[in-house]
Amino acid sequence: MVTSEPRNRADRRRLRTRAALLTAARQVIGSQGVDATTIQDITDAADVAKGSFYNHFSGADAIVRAAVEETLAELGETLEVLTEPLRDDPARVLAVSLRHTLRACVQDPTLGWFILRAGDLIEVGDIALGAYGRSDIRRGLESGRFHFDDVELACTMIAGSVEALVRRRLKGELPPEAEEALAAHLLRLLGVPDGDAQAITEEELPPLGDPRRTEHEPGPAQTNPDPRRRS
Amino acid sequence: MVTSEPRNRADRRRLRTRAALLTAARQVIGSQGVDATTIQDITDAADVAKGSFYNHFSGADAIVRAAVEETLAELGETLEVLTEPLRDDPARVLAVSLRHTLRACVQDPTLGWFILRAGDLIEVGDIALGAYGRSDIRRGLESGRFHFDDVELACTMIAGSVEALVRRRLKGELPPEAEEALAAHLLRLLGVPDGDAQAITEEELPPLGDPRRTEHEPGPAQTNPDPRRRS
DNA sequence: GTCAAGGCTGACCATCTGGTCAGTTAGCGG
DNA sequence: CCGCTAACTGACCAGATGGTCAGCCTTGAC
Repeated sequence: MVTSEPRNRADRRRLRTRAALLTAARQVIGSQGVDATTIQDITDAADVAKGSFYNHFSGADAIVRAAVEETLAELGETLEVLTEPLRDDPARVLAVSLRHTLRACVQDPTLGWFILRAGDLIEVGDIALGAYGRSDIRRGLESGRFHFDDVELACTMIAGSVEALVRRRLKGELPPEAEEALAAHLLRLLGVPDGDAQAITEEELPPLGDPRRTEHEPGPAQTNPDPRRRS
Repeated sequence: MVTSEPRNRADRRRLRTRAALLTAARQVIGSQGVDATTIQDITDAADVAKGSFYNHFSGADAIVRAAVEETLAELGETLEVLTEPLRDDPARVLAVSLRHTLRACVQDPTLGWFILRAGDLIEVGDIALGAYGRSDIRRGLESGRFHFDDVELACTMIAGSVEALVRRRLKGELPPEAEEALAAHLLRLLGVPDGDAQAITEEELPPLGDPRRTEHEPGPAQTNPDPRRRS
């Protein structure tokens, strides 16, 4: 996002409204799920009149798509920056991608729940596979760093495990250590030697927040009220 | 289910209506998701008047709960029968539970999609853990058949992988062999020796259909039309 | 200070959905 | 054949939801 700095106050106002709607959408969808979310829920949470909504988005679908795209772009960018220096070791790339994604979702429950409940458009598991998606896994197999017979099955197991873990971490059913433990187990599953897997997943992870420009404030780690509603 | 045989024609009619509603509910929820399913969708699919719905269920929640309970009971019963003779080897119990659940969901897409889209009340992953849930895994750890440091993490990985696999199998993104392959990988993950895992997951699985009374017809393996709808 | 442009507002409308109920029909006992 | 009970039916109602629009307010140019 960040499309060419807003020139004047009017533009900034417009952007503020749009941002308020997107933030509200993420928040509401995160706590109720996409299907249960009405446009009024969003405008109420954004403290914006209903009519304004249609100045920015053509309907519910559009705002969901926009919110998802923004979220994906942000996470993807961060992962790319984070893993770029590690590209010569697929195992490290995967470990960092997994751990960063897990941590980001858990430390900002609004983000985590939004991804979990935003529908088919976005999946934590796929994000956690890293900026290069399954191509990183494929490279690892070709280079002999990984040993596994079926790329697709590997990706399925990784993605599924990640999603399940995020959900249970957000529900408070698993301790923080489970994140590193999961990453280590997944590396082992891919045939990375035990010691390596352990060592790699114990490496320091850069602190959260956009890794390049630190001007961006971290954003309060909101807690997420109870889910569901409606009938 | 099967609560004391229906005595007369009137009773049978009532049961038929109820069953039609439940079947319709499973079918509609499977293709649209719970939240997008209206009561009229269900009564239309069941070819029953709207008012009749409330003769049997107090509302949408009630029919979903009933459908879920029935489904869980049926699958649970089958798993129990299937694994009872294997109880002295937790690895075999788990393998059969996993494979049967996967197969049942994939061969009857209506069932599979229903479970995937019925909401938080039912999760394939938990079903696949077997009739005894995680207690089977725990037994395996205690008896030394499994080696893993964290039961909850193990269950999370298993449940997550299973759910992801069922979804992708139903979408046709993975070949049938992936089911056995997943089971084998999960056993290895739990520390079962490579050869054992391979052998156990290659054992014959009894044919589908209720393993005891074969009077029950198998039910046509309906295909499932495209999901989503609304907005 | 004045004015035009564009964003914001909330009342308003059409539609849909959950839920009700008076009336109809099927089945059973006599 | 008759009458009673219980299930079934579908028109109907109230509330919620998506989407529109005429008017208001903020901003920036002059």
